[in-house]
Amino acid sequence: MTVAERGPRERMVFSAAQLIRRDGVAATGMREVAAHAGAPRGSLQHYFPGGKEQLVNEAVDWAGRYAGRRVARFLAALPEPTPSGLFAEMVRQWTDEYETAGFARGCPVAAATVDCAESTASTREAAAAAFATWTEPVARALVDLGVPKERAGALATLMISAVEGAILLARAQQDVGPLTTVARELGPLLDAAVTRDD
Amino acid sequence: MTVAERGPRERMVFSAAQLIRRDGVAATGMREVAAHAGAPRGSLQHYFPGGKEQLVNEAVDWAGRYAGRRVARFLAALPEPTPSGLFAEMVRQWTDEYETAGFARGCPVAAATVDCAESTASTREAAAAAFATWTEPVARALVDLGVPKERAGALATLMISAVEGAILLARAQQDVGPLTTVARELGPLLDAAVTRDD
DNA sequence: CACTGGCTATGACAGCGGTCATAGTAGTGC
DNA sequence: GCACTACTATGACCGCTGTCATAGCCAGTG
Repeated sequence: MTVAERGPRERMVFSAAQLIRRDGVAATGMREVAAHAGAPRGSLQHYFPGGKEQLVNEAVDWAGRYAGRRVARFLAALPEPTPSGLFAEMVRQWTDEYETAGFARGCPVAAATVDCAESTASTREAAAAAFATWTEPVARALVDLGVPKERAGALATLMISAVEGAILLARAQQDVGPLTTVARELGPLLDAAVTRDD
Repeated sequence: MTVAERGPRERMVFSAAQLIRRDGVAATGMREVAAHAGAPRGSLQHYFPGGKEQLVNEAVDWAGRYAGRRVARFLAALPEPTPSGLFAEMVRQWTDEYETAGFARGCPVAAATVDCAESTASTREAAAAAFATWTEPVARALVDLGVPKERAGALATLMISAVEGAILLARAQQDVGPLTTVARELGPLLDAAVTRDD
């Protein structure tokens, strides 16, 4: 989880995402991002001539792609994949982090939405795109698992809404309870949507 | 929705909540709050000697109590109250706002959590308390509607998680779809938890 | 050698943030 | 009239922010 090896540009985007999901967009300074990435301050204006807005948008973008990629991994890791199993894995990613690293960090896309939805149109659009690139693989996975196409999109939206909300509650009360609760309560509903047994 | 009549102190707390849920905590200035409340700047340090932290905490507190109070109203407004009906009302509060006033504003408690959970302990606790004072009436309502006590708390947590997450998605993509989706998909699950038919 | 282009390194600037200090006003009780 | 309290009104301060400007380094290339 420390700074990866990649190039400085990618490191800065990654660091921005980490700091944003911890402190929010407004409280995250450009200098702080550079320092966290171990990158020179001068590189900021070189790689991100669009300024903070561009950096934030790329961080949100990166987070969306990351979340989307995870879905395939979760499916591959499950011995016998089911909708509830997928959802449990999505939730477990967060309970694991909170139990091992503490409740310092939330979802960067949520932070960007809260802080910029009204003030910065391009960031709001980036957040919407990020949610979309996260929802889409989930919906597709549900279809693969036997959920009717008409229903898959709605359930994917429900899953992501529940996870995002549970992250907020869990962070606020510093307890993974809300996360495990939504996983437990939503599991049966998700599995019941499967109309074909493989 | 404009500035109410109350005293200047309460107006400032209210204005703080409104600005926070629009722009986030960090981006909301004290001077801005005073101006929005039509209150003199000097009153800030008089009523809130604890500074911004105190003001934000009281705004979060106020939001929690407001949300809690709404629950009773929703129940009273329903011709024949059911868990799904209550949830639909909770969601409708947001779809109504978004359809009439646009997607400028989100939940102030969510904003406080995202912006202050790591940086300001007292605000994180205020957010946790706010979520609690919101969850508790919902859980109690579920019990009244026939949901077993052991299950009511979990379902209340699920409801609030889903609403909070759906608010994020809806704001990001400027579409009430996620809100209506979670209401539709979660309704049957909630009603199915009723074990007694009144 | 010179020259170019990618990247680094600082310094300066203007703006805004929360907070403190101080002075002023309004109203009330005596 | 006076004194006291509640509240208002400004102005100043310092720290931090994002951004710009400028100069330096240091390959590669011809």
